Amino acid sequence: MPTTSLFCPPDTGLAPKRARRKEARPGELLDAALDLFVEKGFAATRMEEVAARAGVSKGTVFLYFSSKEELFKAVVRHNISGRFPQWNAEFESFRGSGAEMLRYCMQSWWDGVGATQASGISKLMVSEGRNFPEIAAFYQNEVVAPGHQLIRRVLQRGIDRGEFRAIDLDQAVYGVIASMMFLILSKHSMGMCLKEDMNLDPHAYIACQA
Amino acid sequence: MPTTSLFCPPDTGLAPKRARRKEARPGELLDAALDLFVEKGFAATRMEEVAARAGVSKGTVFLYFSSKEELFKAVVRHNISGRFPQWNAEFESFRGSGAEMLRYCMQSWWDGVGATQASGISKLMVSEGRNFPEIAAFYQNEVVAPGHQLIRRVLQRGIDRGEFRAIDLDQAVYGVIASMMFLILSKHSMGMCLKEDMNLDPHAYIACQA
DNA sequence: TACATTACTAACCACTCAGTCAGTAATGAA
DNA sequence: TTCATTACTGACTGAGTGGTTAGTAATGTA
Repeated sequence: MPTTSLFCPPDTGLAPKRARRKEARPGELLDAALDLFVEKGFAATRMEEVAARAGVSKGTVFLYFSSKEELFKAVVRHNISGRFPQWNAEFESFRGSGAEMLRYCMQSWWDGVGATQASGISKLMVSEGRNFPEIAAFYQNEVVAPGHQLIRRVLQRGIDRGEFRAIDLDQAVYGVIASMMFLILSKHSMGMCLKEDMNLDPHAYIACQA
Repeated sequence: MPTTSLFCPPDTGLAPKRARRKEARPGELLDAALDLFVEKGFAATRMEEVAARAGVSKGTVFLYFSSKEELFKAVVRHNISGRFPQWNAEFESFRGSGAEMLRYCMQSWWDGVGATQASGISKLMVSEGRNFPEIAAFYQNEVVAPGHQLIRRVLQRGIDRGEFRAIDLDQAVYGVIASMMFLILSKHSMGMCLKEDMNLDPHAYIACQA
């Protein structure tokens, strides 16, 4: 019976060093990186810290991701932009009024992104985008543009069905985005305000009107 | 007649190296630092770049400011917190209704701070505060707390005069601050939205109601 | 002109951190 | 058991940067 590893380090199955777990590494690295990027920002996150949190050495990180930028891009793809296909599919199959759809979208965005770590990425881009043009451009193409597009389609659908007033679409899209950004920044930046958590419905409602 | 300095470097008055201008340096350094802090953030701003923009060598910066943090604090004092005495004085001497006062405050805040470089400091604190607790604490004491206090007094005055509903003061203060933050972030972070510059009056008005 | 003071400079140090690579050990096959 | 493969390690490199300081030159004074 192998005991709890007090005198036989090379034998017990607990915490074996240099374990080879090729399948699990990328996911663990992405999770660790997400946490740290959200917590400290892009520039202030050290690769060695990502490695430590994922339980590997720094060299291993570069085995799976060729650079810090690539690691960040992978985090964005894994947590945000990779979900657009599913969201677009949901858009296609949605049955219901424009208001219902907009509210549903906002709600599931909040549950799936806004309220999670993932929204910290957006705050990070707001904070540091200017210092990393390469990443900013990537985020623009991979997240912002498809996001605009999806919101626009939702609003356009409401207009086509005669449920939304035929306002300036660009402005309306910006209005929705502004609501999202406000919620994100409330969550990640200002440790103040919002004692009781505000519910999303009023925002969706407002977005419908504007 | 001294020519334009092509063959007599030690003589012409144009661009004399090693000029001694003790009085002018601090101001020039503060201006250069403000520009760079706003443009690149705290961490990404290099002291040598500040020096270069102010036309001195890096060592000279440390002659006037003992560290990067002290330089930053001086920038904050020079551009924001140093103005509170004047603002408080204006508060004392203001004659007019609560709504007029709130609108006046927001308007002059926007003209004097929000629309200027200085507001970039607030955006910077939102972005990087978490990574520099020392600076965050300083900013909290030097800017946030007095700002809260002033806004609170403005609102309290309106309530005392029977012009504002006696709502939860904290919440109302947060409402005003949220408006300010929204405008600041619109200006500094999102190169999107806001094709026509929105005017402040609706915000002040909203703040009155809420 | 000679000397004292000091604003200013530039070379330097100490340290951080993204990225590299020679080597090590876990694994599977023969 | 032996060997080949490869996931993994950790010491190292090189670039970058906050902060220091020995020395230089501008200025005032006598």
